[in-house]
This record gives sequence, structure tokens and C-alpha cells, in this order.
Amino acid sequence: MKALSGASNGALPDRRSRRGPTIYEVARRAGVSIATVSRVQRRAELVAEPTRDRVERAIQELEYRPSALGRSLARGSHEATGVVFPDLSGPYYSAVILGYEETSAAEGSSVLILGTHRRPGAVDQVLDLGDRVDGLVIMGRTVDDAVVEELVRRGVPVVLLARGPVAGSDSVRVDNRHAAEALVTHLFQHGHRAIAFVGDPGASADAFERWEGFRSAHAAAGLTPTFEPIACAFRESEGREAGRRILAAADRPTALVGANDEIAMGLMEAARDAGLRTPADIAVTGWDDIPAGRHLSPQLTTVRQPMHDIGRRAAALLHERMSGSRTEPRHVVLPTELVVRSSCGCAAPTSEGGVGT
Amino acid sequence: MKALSGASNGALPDRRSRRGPTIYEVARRAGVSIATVSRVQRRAELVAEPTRDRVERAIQELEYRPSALGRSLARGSHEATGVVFPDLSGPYYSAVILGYEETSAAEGSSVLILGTHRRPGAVDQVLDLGDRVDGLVIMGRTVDDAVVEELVRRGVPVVLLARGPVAGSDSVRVDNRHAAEALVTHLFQHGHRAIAFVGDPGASADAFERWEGFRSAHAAAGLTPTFEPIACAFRESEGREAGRRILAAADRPTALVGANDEIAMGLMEAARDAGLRTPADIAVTGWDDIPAGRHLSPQLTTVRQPMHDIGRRAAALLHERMSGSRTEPRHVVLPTELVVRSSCGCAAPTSEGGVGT
DNA sequence: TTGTAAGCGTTATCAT
DNA sequence: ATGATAACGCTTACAA
Repeated sequence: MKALSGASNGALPDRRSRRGPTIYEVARRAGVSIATVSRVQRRAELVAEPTRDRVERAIQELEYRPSALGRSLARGSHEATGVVFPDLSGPYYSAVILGYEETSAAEGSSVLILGTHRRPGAVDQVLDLGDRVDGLVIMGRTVDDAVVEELVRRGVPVVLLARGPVAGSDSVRVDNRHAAEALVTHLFQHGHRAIAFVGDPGASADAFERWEGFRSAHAAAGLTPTFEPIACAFRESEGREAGRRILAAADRPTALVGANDEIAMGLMEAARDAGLRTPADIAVTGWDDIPAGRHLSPQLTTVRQPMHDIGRRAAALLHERMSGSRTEPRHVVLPTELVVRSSCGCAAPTSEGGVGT
Repeated sequence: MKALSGASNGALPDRRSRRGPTIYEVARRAGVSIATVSRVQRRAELVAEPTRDRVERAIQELEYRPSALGRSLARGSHEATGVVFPDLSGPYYSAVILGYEETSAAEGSSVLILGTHRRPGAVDQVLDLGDRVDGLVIMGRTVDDAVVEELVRRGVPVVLLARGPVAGSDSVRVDNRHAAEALVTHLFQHGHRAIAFVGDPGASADAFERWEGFRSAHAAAGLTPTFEPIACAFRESEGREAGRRILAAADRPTALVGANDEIAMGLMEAARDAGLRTPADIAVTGWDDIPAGRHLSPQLTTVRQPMHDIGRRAAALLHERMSGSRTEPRHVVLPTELVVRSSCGCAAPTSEGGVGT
């Protein structure tokens, strides 16, 4: 026979690590059943006032806080969601995650983050995370479609970011194509014809669509892109390397369209290193409108995308889906905005007339 | 009477949301007890090979995955830790969080993030988070000491970042003082005497220590700071505002020490707007060495702090503390490095000689 | 209005 | 080597 659970166990080593009193102790102290304590926690109005008072006093005195684990297990929900991102770094991912966290927290659910860092076990980690949350946001090409499909099959609500939708999941993306067209058309107006796209359309849906817009702008102008895309990851260092290669070529382009601002910064550095002036000798544009863009020299012409909002919308979609208030997939496309500054060749704005606040 | 749990319940609406088979179903299918299934999961060698095979087959066939919740409840650990940050944004916080996530994930524990965003209910959210994790990292002045003390009292392992230690918790910080001294001394060498510190020593331990270093450098040179610190949050916009005020004054300083790089960018913008050249008319320095710094014009002189490492070390400390492999508090101070570029007045590096890779 | 007791899905301690 | 069964801490029918 074992000792009865409530009995004298002076200094139990205790498997339940730290953690204060349980609902049983509160119940005993208040002279009620655990059900009543539970009720007081959730919907105080279900309990008669005198009883409620006793319970509340007991809760206070014992400093009782219900166990999130126990509650989750009983309820079958985690009250948490997860965000999966690739090897991150750079303002884009953090801004999106922040926007996501902000609205998730406001809705009362915790946020788990998981970076895959091109780690080998990443797929399992993602799948695993799917079991610890009520819903998942997956950014870009973090994991491939098969994994997303598996997640969906398992019944995990999923929202995809900056990535083509997968059956059964929602998605949030931006209008890359039109913005890219506008950007390239703007470059045409500066007289550029030999424009190179620097980014990897094969590695990212965003880059792919930007490249598509790049092409269709050419087509609309009766042109054919002079160069194939220069494959390059979303990193300054890669942009710099790519820039060195391109600019060393005999028939170098007169304008460089970076797939994001970090690539563009790398490109500008490569240009400087090659002794070229931007934009006089070579125009450079970016994408994202990161804060530093306004402070570069020349100031960066780029496309603003609402990074923070992407995160917020993702949270909202996920929430709808988790609460079951919506079942059919929904795909949100957020607008972008061309931000013309001087790296494209436009006159440097005067101090007073600077773009942005 | 209720139906026996295992009995026919064709299409149970099921409180346990999604979620596959339980350990009971696996056990039944393999013709063993749940204890055996549990053993196979954790330490396969405890089970005889033939039995193990049957169990493993059942697991496969049913696609059984143990419930993280059930496991955590039984074990009394969450296999998760949390990071609390203030209103974040900017490279500093994200870099630290990334470093933290990276090593935490490698150690197998999930990471929960919580931004307080100067929200009213923040304190409760933090306390609450403390109940859902095995340990907590708190960045800067996110919450005040009383909250940290309460967390410690509750037995939550806590690591503090960029903040004075609180009894019972570990901490990770950088050597602000010496770097600030080196920085200011460098400015002295450029001939500056009227130097203003832009940042809020009262709002951040980091800013406080940098200001202290600023003062002691003056003292060491037999000088007294010409200006009181110009209070300013770690934001570009605030730096810009602060810059406008200072530079409008009749007796304006000849050098500005921003408490971080974003403030410095704001200061440089204010200088531009005021028609002043940096560094000729006014020198500006920052802190953190964010990636954009190398691309500014002029390139930013700053102090590099190992943001990523701060996160990694925090993870390591927390891990030690959670595993109980260490009990006495430990306080890590990471080194910083003065990065001299041109915004302080040093000659602009040639293209080839640029700082950085 | 309140109590009883059956889950929720594990782990771990005893027995056998 | 394996099986029973008691925790773990809560929620929620159902009864009273």
C-alpha cells in the first residue's frame, strides 16, 4: 500500500520541479471541491458569492496559480502557436516575427519560435513543433511542401508566409510582381537597358515573383532581359560577391536590381570597391525598405513591403482558423509601394524634401 | 453509467482537438502494456527485442507520436524556455534572440518569446510566462527588479541580459565602461572637447554604463563633461529629435556620442538636415556595430558588441541552472571592441582598406 | 449551487 | 522483462 497522496510528506523531493499548491490544496483550505475552485478560476459568476469569497481567499493565501500544463492537457489546447523561419537575420524576419508576436500576445496565445538554420534535423523539429502548438506560421522556403502537407494532414492549422499556398493552408504574401514592374519601368525611364537582377528566383517565392515582374516589365517595353538572374542569397555578403563578379565583366550592366535591401547594400559596396559611383556609373535598387536605406549614400531606391503587417495578418488568419471561425483557405496579398530615392539615378532629395519621415 | 472509454464511440467530437492515437491504442495493438510502450519510446534497450519490434511496428502503423503535454505533465518540465524583450525592433534584440534560439534549439528546448511593448498587463504576462517554461531570459529593463525577484522567489531560473544582476539570477552583459572610455578618449585625440552623450542613462543599464565610461574618460583627461546626457531612447527617430535640439543650440557640441547605432543614424540625419557635414563639422559615434554602419556615409565609428554571443551565453547559463549543474549565480561580462571608421573624424578608409570583410 | 468522478496522455514505481 | 496502477493538475459532464 502506498501512503495517501495528501498525507504527511514533509520534504518531498517532488517530481513536479518547483510549482506551488495544486487545486486540491486550495479546495481543502476553502472547504469546497476542486470543481468549485476550477469554476472560480474561469467563470466566477457560476459560484455563489460566499463560497467564491472563501475560495478566493484560499487562492490568495496559498498563492495558487493553476498549472498551464494541467489545464492544457484537460482542454486539449496549447494556447500557443509557433513561427518557423529559415536562417534568419536581417530586418525582414525580425519585423515580421515582431508583428506576429504582438498580435498573438494580444490574443492571449504564446509564441514559440524555431529557426531551422539549415540544420539537418530541421524537418523533424518543425514536425515536432507542430505537436506543441495550436497552429503554425511558416516563413518562406523554410521547409518544403511535403512537410507542410504533412502538417496539414495532421490537422495543424498552418499559415504560409511569402510562399505559394499549399492545399489546406492560408497564406500571406505581398504583391511582388507589380512592384517589380514599376521598379524596372522606372529604371527604363532613367535610360537603363542593361539591367541585371540579383537574387535567386529558384530559392524563394518572393525572388521568383520579383524576377517575373522584372521580365514582364521588359516584355511590356518590347525588351528582353539582358542578363540571366545572378543567383544570390538574401545576404549582404552574397550581394557583395555577386556584385564583384558582375562588375568585373566586360559588358557589365548599367543597373542592378537587388532582390532585397541587404543584397543591394552588398552591391553598392562592390560598386564602391570597383571604383564606380552609384548611381552615376551604376544604379542600384533594393527591396523591403529597411530603416538603414534612408541613411545610405546614395539613399536607396527600393520597394516597401509592410513587414510588420505581414506578421499581424498571419496571426489573424491563424487565429480564425484555430478558432474554427473559418474553414476555407484564404490567401492575403498585401500591397507594396515603390520608394524612389536616389540610388536609382533620381536627383538626391534636398534635406527638406527627403523621402520618409 | 457511462460507456466504457475504450468502447465503441464511432465519431466522437473529441475534446482532444486533433491528435492521433494514444499510448493505450499502441499498447493494445502491440499486445503489451502502456508501460512497455513508454519504455520503448525512451530507452528502447530496456525492452526485449521481439517485444520492442512489435511495439515499434504498432507505433509505425498507427503513426503514434507521444503527446508533449502528457509527457510534460508527468515529468514536471516544459522542455521550453522563454525570452522577454521590451518594445524591440532594431538589430540588437533580434541578434540576441537569434543567438539564444540557436543554442536553445540545439539543446532541445523550445523557445517562447514575449515582447512587452510597454503594454499595461506586461507584468502579469511575464509572470505567467514564468509558469509555462523551465527558465527565463529577461532583456534589459523590460520589467523591473521586483518582478525579477518574484520570479526568482517562485523558483524560476532567470538570466538577466544587459542589466544589473538581481539576487539569485545569472546575468550576461558587455564591458560598456572601458569601451566608452576608449571611444571618448579617441574623440579627445581628434581634438574634441565639447562632446555630448545622447542616450538615457536612467532608462537602461547599458546606457548608464556607457555614460559612466564617458565621464571617467573625461575625468582621466582632467576634464568635466560639457553637457548633461541628452535623454533619448534607443531609436533612430528619437536620436534625430535629440540631434535637432542639440544642434540648434548656440553652443553646440563638436562631437556626439550616440548610445547606440540607431541613435547615431538619427543624429547624422539631424546633422545633415542642419546643413552640417559629418565628421568635418560634427563627429558622431554609435554603439553595437549594426550591419548598416559600414554602409553609411560617413561610415560609422562604433563599438562592436557580440550580440549573437550574448544570446548564446544566456542560453548556456540558463541551461546550467535548469539542469542544476550549478547553483551559485554567475555573471558573465563579454568584451567589446572599438571599431574606428570615419564618422569620428578619421580619414575615410580607401576602398581597399575598408574596415570589415 | 456544489460535489463526484471520469477523463486528458504521459511517466515512473512497484510488483510479478 | 513486463504489467498494474498511481501520480501529474486540471476541466467538465453528470448527479445531487
